[in-house]
Amino acid sequence: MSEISKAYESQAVEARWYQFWLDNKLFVADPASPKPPYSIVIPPPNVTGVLTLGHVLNNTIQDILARKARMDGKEVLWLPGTDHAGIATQTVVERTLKKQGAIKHRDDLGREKFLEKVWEWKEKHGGIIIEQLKRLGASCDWTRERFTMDPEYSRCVQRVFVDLYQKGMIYRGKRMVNWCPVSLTALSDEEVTMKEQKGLLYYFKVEVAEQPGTFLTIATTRPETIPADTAVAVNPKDPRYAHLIGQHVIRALPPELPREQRLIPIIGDEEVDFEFGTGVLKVTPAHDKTDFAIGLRHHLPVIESINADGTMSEAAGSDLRGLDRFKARKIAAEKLKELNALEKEEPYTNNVGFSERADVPIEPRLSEQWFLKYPSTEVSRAVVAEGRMKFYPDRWAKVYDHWLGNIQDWCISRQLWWGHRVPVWSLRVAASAVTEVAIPHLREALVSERADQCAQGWAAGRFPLREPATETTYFRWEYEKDGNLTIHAATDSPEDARILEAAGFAQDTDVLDTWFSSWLWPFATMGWPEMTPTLRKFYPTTDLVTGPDIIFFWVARMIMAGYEYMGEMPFQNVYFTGIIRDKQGRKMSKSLGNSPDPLDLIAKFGADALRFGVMRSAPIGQDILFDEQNVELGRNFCNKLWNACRFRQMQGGEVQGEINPDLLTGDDRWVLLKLDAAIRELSTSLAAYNFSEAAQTLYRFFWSEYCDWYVEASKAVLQGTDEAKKANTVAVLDFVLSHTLRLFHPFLPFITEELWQGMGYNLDMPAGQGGLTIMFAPWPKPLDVDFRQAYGLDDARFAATNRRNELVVQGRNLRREGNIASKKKVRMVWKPLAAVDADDVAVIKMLLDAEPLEVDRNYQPPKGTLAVRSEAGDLYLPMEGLIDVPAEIARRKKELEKIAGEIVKVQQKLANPAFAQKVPAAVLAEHQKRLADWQSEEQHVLAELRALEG
RNA sequence: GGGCGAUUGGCGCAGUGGUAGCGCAGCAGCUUUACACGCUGUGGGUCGGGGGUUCGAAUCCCUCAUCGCCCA
Repeated sequence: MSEISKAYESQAVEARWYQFWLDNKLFVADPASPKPPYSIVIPPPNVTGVLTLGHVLNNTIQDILARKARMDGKEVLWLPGTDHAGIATQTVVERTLKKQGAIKHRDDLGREKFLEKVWEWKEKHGGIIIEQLKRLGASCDWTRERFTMDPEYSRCVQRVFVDLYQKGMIYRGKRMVNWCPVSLTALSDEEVTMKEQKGLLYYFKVEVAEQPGTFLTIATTRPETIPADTAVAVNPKDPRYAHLIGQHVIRALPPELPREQRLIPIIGDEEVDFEFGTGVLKVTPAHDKTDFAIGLRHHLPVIESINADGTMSEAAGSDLRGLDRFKARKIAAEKLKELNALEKEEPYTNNVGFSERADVPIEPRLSEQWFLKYPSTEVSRAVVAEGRMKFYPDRWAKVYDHWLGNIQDWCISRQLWWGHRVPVWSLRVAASAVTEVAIPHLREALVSERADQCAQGWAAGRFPLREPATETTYFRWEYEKDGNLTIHAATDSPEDARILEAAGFAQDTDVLDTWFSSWLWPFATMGWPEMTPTLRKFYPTTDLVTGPDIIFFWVARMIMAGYEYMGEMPFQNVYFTGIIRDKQGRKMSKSLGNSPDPLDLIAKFGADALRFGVMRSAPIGQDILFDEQNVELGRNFCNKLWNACRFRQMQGGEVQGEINPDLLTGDDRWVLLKLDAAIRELSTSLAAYNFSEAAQTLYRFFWSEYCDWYVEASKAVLQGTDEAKKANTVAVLDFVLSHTLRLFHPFLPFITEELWQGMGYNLDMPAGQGGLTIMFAPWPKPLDVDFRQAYGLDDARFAATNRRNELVVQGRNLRREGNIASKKKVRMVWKPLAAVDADDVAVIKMLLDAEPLEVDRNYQPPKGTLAVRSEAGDLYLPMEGLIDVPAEIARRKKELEKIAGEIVKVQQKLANPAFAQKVPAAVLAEHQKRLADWQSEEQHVLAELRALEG
């Protein structure tokens, strides 16, 4: 850093140091290290994604934690990677191919070819977000980067599936699921968000078949599903309708069907709400979860009137078939009107489930899916409830607990191609062939080595093929009504899979929910199922940093998987960030265009600036209102840091290592104590994950304390002639700066490395302790008792300097009051209250441009002298009659008003007899002192006023 | 409907029983050799409303209101 530019220019600096860190493998975690471990796994961003401000927030926090841990002497593993984002990625690729005119539908390519295209796409675009994280300065161990579709990772997913299948926790069943008609797949409950929708409630009537002329009125929001109604339900306790149970109504739609085919029963069911609509419920088992349950209880038939893609089916009749479901709703209502069945329409607001991904209403749909009964739920619930795993802020623990107490089985299958294919192979065998030897070739191939075990295996439904059972093939079979048999084989053995396929088994066509792979992230990325050195060293991980929006999707499930497969919690602490919003509080969204590109911000202000700006404005547990001004502030701060170092540099000379206690000024001692306080506060804030508080502490210490006071005061010595004292002051500058750079490093990695090395603070450090890089410089410790004693850092001197500073502030006011142009030398008189320190006199003189500054304990100000009071004594500005007397009088009067107000406040308190009796002695004394102080101040101002008026 | 959170100067936030604070913005003045990405000074708040507890409430309790999130 021989030549320092006047302003900090981030661009060149950032790229250079990031490459330096990579080249020296400084981010690489060594499982064999004797250092204590610190680990964190990245919440894998979507491989299709680009960096958002949310990622910036999240990853800056992780980087701060990782870098701080390194400086604390930990062996740090920050493990990065991406997930395959099944629906999102498949949709993007399919859309791109369609746009290019390559295909009309993915079926045109077929599964294999389509997947090739997705992989091609992934290779081309998948690394973008990783490169962006590097721009941000993320100190991830890139040698361990993982992708959820990596072969080893995929094996983990398969293995877990087979294991849970074996344990009976995964089953296949025909259930009502959340169906997305756009993505054409089932979704889990968590992928459905409820939105309030304004719609209509349609009241229509149906005739009771057994009592012509008697009608029932039914209210529904979905008339298009009338063709799929298979009953009408009333509450058996409802006196209005109970007598009709067992009779029938004639379904209105589709009208072309003969009457007998439209007869549906009136059933009684306790679930029916008296209050809703008319108290009569149409029951559509195929298209509503509650209705499906009613259907099961009453053995109702199921008619589907809506196809998978959201269009109406044949069963919906000639008027509706082929129409989109929303269009069909209008047409159905019109039909009812034509049939004279529609009584009225009312505006109605209800909550409708939307597909999170495609943002369209989901369709409850009956389909064959794979479900998981969540494992290890009790221990997962307890670990958080009992506080052994900590959530920050802890209120999320309640949310987590509530969710875990009410979970439904997880629908884990997706009707997609991109993802981990369900590792189950099936074969249907004719009834006549059902015997144990019905598939002899299979039996031979699989079990020839262990015939006896196999026999037992068949009996137990378990079929271990190898010892130890690192790979397992597990069979289950089910008889159908006709006596035919379907055999299912779940396997994580590629070899067995080949054998099964040769035997005619076919693999399930579904893939697994992406979260079914990412819930294994903390251990599957570390080499599980082998108990690798990495797992041994770094599992459980220390911290997890993520958004509360995926607490159920990811956090809760990782905890369960961690217990189920590692027997231990996956992380010890979970820090939930806020959500980034724009400055008006709106969520960032592409359509609003309010989502700035972090790379643009980095280009404009620098990565450090972006990091600092975001951290400074990210209060714990609350949403962050993003404003580019914050980043600008971050840049200004970096520039301040830069220039403060430049100022030191301009004093010349080598790094001054030794501070001579005998030459310390009060300001030197003051700044060392301020540094000490900053170290303490900062360490406390970081330990509590309070990053904005930490950033504010840094900001305050460096800018308002070090630069505004210490650097300014140090000029008194530096511009003087005492060379020994100058050198000592430079040593203090070096001491504080070298500590400060380390304190800043986790927040501002680039500029601190640049300055650390540029200033030469690395030079006399051991290589592994800051010599090579600031990354491994030890985190500053608070100044201990010995240090404080040796350097004479005590409260009395600290307080004296604070009083001196207060006098300076008052003196500046005085100049302003006297309308003295800044920098104009002016005579001032200081009437000190205590012993006078020569250094202080020099500082006051310089900071106030007091020339001359007279120190006179017995000064009697002549008339027309402006004066201010402080605890360090009075300061006078003799004006020789030039002052604006009326203005001064007015100022005093205003001041008196304020003082009188304060006196009344305190007096009222003290006058209350209960106060004196009940209040602690210290508080009482404090109030009495306060009163005395204000009264003394009042006397002083009154005296001044008299002098002015007299 | 249930739960959680928020409400403090124009904006963003801190303050969890004892004199209401910080940053930004505002205003005024400064081409001060570290920094105009800067320096100095300064105005501005009956702490969402109401009630209660207490000698004393931004802080504890009750209630209402508004906004946001999660769950049903």
